[in-house]
Amino acid sequence: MTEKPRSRLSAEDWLMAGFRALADHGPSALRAEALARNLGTTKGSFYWHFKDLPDYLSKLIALWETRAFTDILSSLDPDLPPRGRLEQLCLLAAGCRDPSYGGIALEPALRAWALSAADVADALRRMDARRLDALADLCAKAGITDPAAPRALYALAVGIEALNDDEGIEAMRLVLRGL
Amino acid sequence: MTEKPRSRLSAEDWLMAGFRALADHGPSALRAEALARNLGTTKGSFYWHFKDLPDYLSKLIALWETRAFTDILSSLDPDLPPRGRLEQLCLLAAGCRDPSYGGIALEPALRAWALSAADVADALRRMDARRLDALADLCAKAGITDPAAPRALYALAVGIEALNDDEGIEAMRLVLRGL
DNA sequence: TGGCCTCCATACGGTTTCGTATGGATAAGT
DNA sequence: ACTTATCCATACGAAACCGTATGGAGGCCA
Repeated sequence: MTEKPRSRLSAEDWLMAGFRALADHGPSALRAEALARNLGTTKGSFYWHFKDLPDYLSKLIALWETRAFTDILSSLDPDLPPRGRLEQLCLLAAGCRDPSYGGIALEPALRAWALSAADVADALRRMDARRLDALADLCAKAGITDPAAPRALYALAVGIEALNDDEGIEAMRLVLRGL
Repeated sequence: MTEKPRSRLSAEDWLMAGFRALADHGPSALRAEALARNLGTTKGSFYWHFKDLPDYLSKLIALWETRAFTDILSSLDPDLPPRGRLEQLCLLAAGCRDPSYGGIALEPALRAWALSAADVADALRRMDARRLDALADLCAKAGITDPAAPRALYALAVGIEALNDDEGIEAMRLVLRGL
């Protein structure tokens, strides 16, 4: 758990440690002193990089919101046909553990955090809407006309991630086959 | 938020208030003094009914585990054919907000709680396994042979609940049509 | 009415965390 | 080498919460 004590820490080091703590132990792990222990330092560093805890948490949300959308979409193969890109995206969402943050399952913890923080809930709603738009676009280009298809695919991906289901990819394949 | 101060409170009153607080504000709301404020009383009552906080929390988990499985399955119409019962179950799971606890979305908060409490995670794993077994049984009786079908339906239901998606029923219908 | 039992209010010490204040350590520039 | 800016350690008061102790309020029954 405790990291090797780097000589100097940046604000981003604290934010990355926050993502890891959030994914590993839930929102209650996002406290200055607990994060400092995990980083092998003290909260003196924390309060130098961030004004207070709300400041830190808002920057954590903002960083996630700027990265989590493009990181997944940009990993798609642009040479594939629409149907192929859609399948690649869905299978990635069903099998991945957020590779941009070191293979941790961040999103279920984020949805957990949203229960007790209104700004997190807002960020999640914005993210869900953007992703649903992107999915609807891909579905349309792939010739999938059912208006419920994007929601079905997205809800399935969210559920697979929440369940931490190793067989999730098979479930995703099955649904894609039916579209 | 604050309830009308009933003259006397039972242990079950405290547990129900816990389910509501958990669904509304997440696991961090499960504290003796905060629950007492919501109930219009003081923690003197809490520590009379429960030995300490772990005792209360374990009883909360146990109560959920004994109710959440049978409450949904027992509401199914036994006269329907297997395929009909399966569809009824899935549509209930996609549209319901846990009617046994007053229409609140409890399960996402419970999965959130599982991130920071190992015994909650265990209870959830047991519940998921029981439900998957029941789903697999229904699928087999309905002539659905794909082994990934139960997992797909369950993950979809979990995702719809996590997203709090009003159009979730349509997504569930779409997937059921493809099976 | 008196006694008893159930349930709750209040006060208290101990612990944890927050946020601040202040001085020390370290790297970089001149 | 001296200065300066950057970054961290430590100590402190304030607040929130836990669990306990103790007394009181209100039913129930003789």
